[in-house]
Amino acid sequence: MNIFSEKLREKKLKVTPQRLAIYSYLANSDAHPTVETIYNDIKADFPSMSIATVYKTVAALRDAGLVREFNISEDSNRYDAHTDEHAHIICTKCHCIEDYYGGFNMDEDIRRMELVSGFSIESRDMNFYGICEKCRNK
Amino acid sequence: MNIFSEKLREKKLKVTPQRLAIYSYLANSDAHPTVETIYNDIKADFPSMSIATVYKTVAALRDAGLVREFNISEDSNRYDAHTDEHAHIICTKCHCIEDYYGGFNMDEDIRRMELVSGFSIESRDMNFYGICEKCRNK
DNA sequence: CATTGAATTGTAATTATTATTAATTAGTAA
DNA sequence: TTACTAATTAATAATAATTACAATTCAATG
Repeated sequence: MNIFSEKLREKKLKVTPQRLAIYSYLANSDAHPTVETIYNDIKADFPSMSIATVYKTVAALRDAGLVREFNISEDSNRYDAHTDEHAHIICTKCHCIEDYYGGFNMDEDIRRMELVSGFSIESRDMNFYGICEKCRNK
Repeated sequence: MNIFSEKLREKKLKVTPQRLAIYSYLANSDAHPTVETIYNDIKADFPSMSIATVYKTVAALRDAGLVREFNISEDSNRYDAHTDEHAHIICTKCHCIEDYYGGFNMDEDIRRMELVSGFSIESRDMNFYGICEKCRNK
């Protein structure tokens, strides 16, 4: 039995061909695609699929914690099936996005923030903007 | 002379009543409003204003560095005229957004990230998600 | 297997955003 | 001031993003 089917079932999500396609596509990508991109890339295999299904599916996967949704001040959200805590670095010239899995020493800071704000923090979304190596060498 | 006119002029943006209204509205708000909200709140004073003008204006202000644009995985972007570096804390229950101006001790971490990634980092966008005090006490 | 009900899908509608255009307005320099 | 130029505005149209809803499909149960 497929590992992705497994994970969907674990989360009580029905296993449908469309979901499997979208989830495995995301899991095998490190491009942080938008709904539009996912749809275009999968359409070949599922000509009948609607883009509405992609919207619904990524929302379901997000709610189940199987994908991360984030936004870098663009029109549309981006999706990422690599859910272990990591930051994104975005080049303001070529708009490429790089994952950064190195940690941050901010437990202390966050504890202070919880104290000051009264929130209990559960997750975070950190996007860094700058110039990538390629663009700098031009 | 109005401080907001001043700032617009500094950035070579023509000072129009609409711009002044939108910019000062944002500067006096800590609600991180969307275009829709800005439009609705200002309409009373400018009944003839088009929502397209609000879109154009916030984009101009954003390009000039006078407002920050950000998105917390919603349909529409949010805007904030408080441009000094600060994080946002978002309640996943009531969806309220709080500003946090306390700093983070992450210079060291960022330097390492620059080294590892090859990027030169210029700015960042940090959103923390959790439960606010009010929601927790329910 | 066949039945059933809830979850999921695709079509169609809605909402958000951008482009276009003609008219108006701000800023500059005579 | 006045006249000029380029930027900005409002209205409208066009496009893009997202959601609602009726039809269909999945999987649980007998």
